[in-house]
Amino acid sequence: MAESTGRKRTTAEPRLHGEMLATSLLAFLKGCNAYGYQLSQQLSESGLPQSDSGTVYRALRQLENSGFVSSFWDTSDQGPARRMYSLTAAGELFLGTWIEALNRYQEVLTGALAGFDVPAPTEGDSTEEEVT
Amino acid sequence: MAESTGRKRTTAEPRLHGEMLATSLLAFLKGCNAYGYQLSQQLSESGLPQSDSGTVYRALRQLENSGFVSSFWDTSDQGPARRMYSLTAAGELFLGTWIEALNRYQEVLTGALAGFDVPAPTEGDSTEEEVT
DNA sequence: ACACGCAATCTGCAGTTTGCATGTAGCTGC
DNA sequence: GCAGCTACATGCAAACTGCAGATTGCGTGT
Repeated sequence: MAESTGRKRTTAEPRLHGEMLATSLLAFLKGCNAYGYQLSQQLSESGLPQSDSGTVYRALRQLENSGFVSSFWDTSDQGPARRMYSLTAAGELFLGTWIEALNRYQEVLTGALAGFDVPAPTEGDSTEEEVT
Repeated sequence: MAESTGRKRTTAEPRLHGEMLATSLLAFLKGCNAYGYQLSQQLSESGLPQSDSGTVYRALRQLENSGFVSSFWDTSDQGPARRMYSLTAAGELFLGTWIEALNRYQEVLTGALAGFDVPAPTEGDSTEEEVT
């Protein structure tokens, strides 16, 4: 039945998807330029749910494609060349826009936890829930 | 050409993906039981970035699959039957866990906007960023 | 010198998720 | 009866994800 193979968030373990990963990356890059490997590790240290390193690299590439970051090969140091990323003006703009949406999102969530419904429902439903 | 069919976040228009959609739904259901169509509209009215209604219905199904919501057919009213959803205990738990992760996430983002880097980077980078 | 491991990036694959368009079913208005 | 709205569901192609593996460059142990 199409449900055994995939991992469907059955555990209470959040993951960092799509825009959330992208914007976290953008946020780190606002602080300081960095390369993929470093960003991948900063994610781990930040207490944020982690993504695969391959996913991080690909996200960075897409961000560059969208014009939100720019990159250049850094060979100034020893070891394999690093692709240094830095935030662009468009990236900062997007980050700001996203944060606004995020604030609304968090309002909804914390509002729900507080026990009242944020938007007025069309009809009063049955089962007024008891707040824990 | 490669941008008419596929949408690759090139505009500064956030979308609600994966867990974010799921948890928003959960949050609404904490306030009051509801059915898919209603939830889809609440999303629009909440100022949150929207998802396709088909996506909403599917998200609801997955949530039910995971045991975070339960549903029954409501035929008490006129019109086509509605699938009424309500939050389960597991759903509330998941919501709480998610909110904690979200707080960390938001710390990172807003910290970045403030102009300082949240975690201390391994090496001092070049380009001390100018705060806007 | 050579194997080994680490740092750093990239890619193939299979499975999942998404947006869009469309399809079904029931009720309302004309 | 036909159009239109509510409410839910599904097919499809494109996109995204995690995992595993490949690649390059450097340092270390023996």
